[in-house]
Amino acid sequence: MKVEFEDNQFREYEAGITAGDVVRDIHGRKSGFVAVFIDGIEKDMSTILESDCKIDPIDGESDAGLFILRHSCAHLLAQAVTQLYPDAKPTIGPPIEHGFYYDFFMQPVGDEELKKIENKMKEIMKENLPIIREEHSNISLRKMFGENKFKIEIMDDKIGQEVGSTAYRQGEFVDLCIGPHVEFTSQLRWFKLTSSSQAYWRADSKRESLTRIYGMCYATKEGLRNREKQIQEAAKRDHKKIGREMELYMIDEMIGKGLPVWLPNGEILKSSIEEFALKTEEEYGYQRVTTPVLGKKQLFEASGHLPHYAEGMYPPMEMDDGTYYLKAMNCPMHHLVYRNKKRSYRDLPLRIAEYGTVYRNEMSGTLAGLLRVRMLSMNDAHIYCTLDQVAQEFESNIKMVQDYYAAFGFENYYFRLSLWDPENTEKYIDQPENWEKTQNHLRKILDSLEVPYIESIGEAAFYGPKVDIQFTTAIGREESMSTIQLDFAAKERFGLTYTDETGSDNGEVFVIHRAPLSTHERFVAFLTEHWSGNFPTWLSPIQVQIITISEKHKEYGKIVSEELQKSGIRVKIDDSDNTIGKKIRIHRKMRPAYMAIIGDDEVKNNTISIRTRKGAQKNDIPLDEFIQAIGREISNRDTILGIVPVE
RNA sequence: GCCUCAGUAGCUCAGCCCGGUAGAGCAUCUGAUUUGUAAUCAGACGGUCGGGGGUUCGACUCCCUCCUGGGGCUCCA
Repeated sequence: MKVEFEDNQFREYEAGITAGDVVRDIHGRKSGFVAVFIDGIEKDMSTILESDCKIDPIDGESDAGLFILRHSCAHLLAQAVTQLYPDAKPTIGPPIEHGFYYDFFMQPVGDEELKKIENKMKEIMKENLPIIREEHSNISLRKMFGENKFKIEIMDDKIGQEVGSTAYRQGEFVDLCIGPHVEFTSQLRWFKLTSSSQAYWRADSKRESLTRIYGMCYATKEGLRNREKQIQEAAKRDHKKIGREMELYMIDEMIGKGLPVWLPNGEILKSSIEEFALKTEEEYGYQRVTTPVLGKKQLFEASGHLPHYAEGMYPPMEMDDGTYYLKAMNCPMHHLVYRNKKRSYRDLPLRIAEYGTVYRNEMSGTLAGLLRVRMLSMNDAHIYCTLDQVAQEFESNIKMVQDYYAAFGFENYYFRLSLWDPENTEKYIDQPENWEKTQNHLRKILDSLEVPYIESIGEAAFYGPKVDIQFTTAIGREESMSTIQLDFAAKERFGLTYTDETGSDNGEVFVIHRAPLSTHERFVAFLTEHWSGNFPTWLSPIQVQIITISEKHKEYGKIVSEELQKSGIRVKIDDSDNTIGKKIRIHRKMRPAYMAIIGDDEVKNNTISIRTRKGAQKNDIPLDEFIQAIGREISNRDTILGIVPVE
C-alpha cells in the first residue's frame, strides 16, 4: 500500500497500519500532531489505513489542530463533570475561539466547584486514557444514551432514525460525537476552566435551563500563557477602568442603568468625534436635521418597528392625545422629512443626517459600561436614492468608513454581509424576492470594491440586508462597529416617491441607513481600549499639562498656559507646591498628550521642556515653536505624537 | 429577564471561614518643605460595612430578600 505524505513523496506500508503509526514513522514520536487529514478529510490518528492514500498530519497549533484539541477538551470536561455529578446530563460541547464550552443539564456551579472540576480534569488527563472511536448502529446508540433526552433529541434532529453513527469513549465516559479527537487524554495539558453561566437548551428561553462551563485550551504552555496575559492586558485597557481614571463618564444608579453621563473629559472626546464627522459629512453632501425623541404609536407602526422591534423599545407612554414611544431609531422621522415635500429625481440621492439620541430597551443583564447602553448618541443618516444609485452610495460610505478608521488609528476590522434567514421569516419583512434581489445587489457591490468580507445569515435588519464592519476588541470579543443597511421596505410603508425624468411618480425609492461611527458610547469605549487612554493629540482631553518646578516658576507657567489657550490648545497647569516627581505621577493618570515642565532654564530662555507619556523628553523647545508643532499635529489629526522623536 | 461572582472611606483593598458593631495605602483638607522628570514629612477629615428583613444577649461576619456592578446566556450599534 502506497502512502503519500508530502507532495509526490511516498512510502510503502502494510495495509492495516494506523494513520498514527505512519505519522510517527515519518515525523517521530513527539511531533505535536493531533490528528490527520486522510485524502483531505479530518480523521483520528487511530484510523486504519486499508489502501493507497495521502496523509497530511494536523499540527496541534494549527487552526484545525486547536479545534480538535478544544473539542477533546470539552469531552474531558464532560467526563470530569459526570464523574463528580453523576446526575448531570451532558448536552452539547463545541470548541470555540479560545477554548470550548459544554452545556450540562444540572444544578449551576460556582467558582469552587469549577476548581474541583478542573482538578478532576487534570487527574483524568494524567491517567492518560486512550480516546477510542466506536461505530454504533442507531439502535445501540439510542440504548447507550437512552437516559439522556438531549442526546436523543440530537440524534432525532441530526442523525435521523436510520443511520448509525459514532461515539467516543475514554475510560467510563462515552459521548455521542463524530470526532475526530486526540488519541490520549494526556495530550490535553494546557487548559483552564474560566467561567460558568446559564444557557438555554437550543438557545430557547422556553426550554430547559442548562449550566454552561467555559474553558480555554491551547496546544502549548506558551499558548495558554499568552492568552492569560492577553486577558490581563485587556483588563488594563478596560474602558471602564480608564474611563474612571480619566473622568470620561459616570453611571449613577439614581439616574439608571445603561444611562451614562458624559463628564467634561469624555464630552471633549464625544464632541471632537462629532465635529470631525460633521465636517467630513458636509463634504460628502449630507444635510443635518433634528427630530424629536418621542413619536406617536402610529409612526412606529408604519415603520414596522412595533411589529418587528417592539421588545427593543421602551414601553409606551399614554398621553391625553394618544400613545407615544421613545424613538429607538431615527429613520421613521427622516422618512417624514423626505415626504415633507415633493421630491424630484434631481434631489436624489438625498442624504439626511442627525446627531442625536435614540433609546433602546436592552435587557438589564446585558448593559456594560459604555459598550452597551440604553441611550445611544449617534451620528445617523439616511440616504434616499434609486436602485441605480445604491452602488455609488455604498461605495462612498465604505470609503468614508475606511477614512474614519484611519484617522482614529483602527486597523483590525473586516466586513460582513448580513443576510436574512429564510427559515425564520417572522423576524423579517416577508418579501423573499426583495431579499434575494437586494442581497445580490450588495454582494455585487462588495465584490466590485474588492474588499474582503464574510457572509452571515440571520444578521440582517428586519427591513433589509446590510454591510457591517466588525471589530475584535482587546479581549478578543467581536462587536459591530459600523453599519450600512439597505432598506427596500420603507418606500411602501411611507409612500416614498419622486418625480422621475418622464414627469411621473416613481415609487422605487431605496433607503440606506448608515452609522459609520457606531454610537458615541461604543465608539469612545473602543477608542479608549484601543489607545489605552493615550489618545492622539487631537482627541486628548488634556493636550498639554504644565508642571512648574517651584514657586518661582508660577508666573511664567501662567503665561505659557495663556499662550497655549489662545492658540486653541487644551491646557491645564499644576503650580502646586508638590515635588515635580509627584506631580508627574499624579497627572500620568489623566494621560495628557504632553507634559510641559517649567523651571529656571525655561523661564530664562522662554522655552518649555516636554515629557511624553512614555517618559521620553526634549528640553528647551522655544514656546512658539512648540505651539506651531502641536497645532499642526492637532489639525492633521496625527495618530503619532511627533514632537519628541519616537524613543 | 435567567445563571454566576462581587459590593467595606472618593479610589484600591484587608477583616467575614470560626459573630463581641471597623483597618491600611492613595486621594481630599491643614501645616511644614520650594523641590529638574513615576511615592517629602506631619496632622486632620472621611464609613448607619449596598438597602430591607430574620437568627442571636450581640451581625461587616450566619440566613432570606431586593438593589447595583463584573462575567455569561439572549439580543444587538
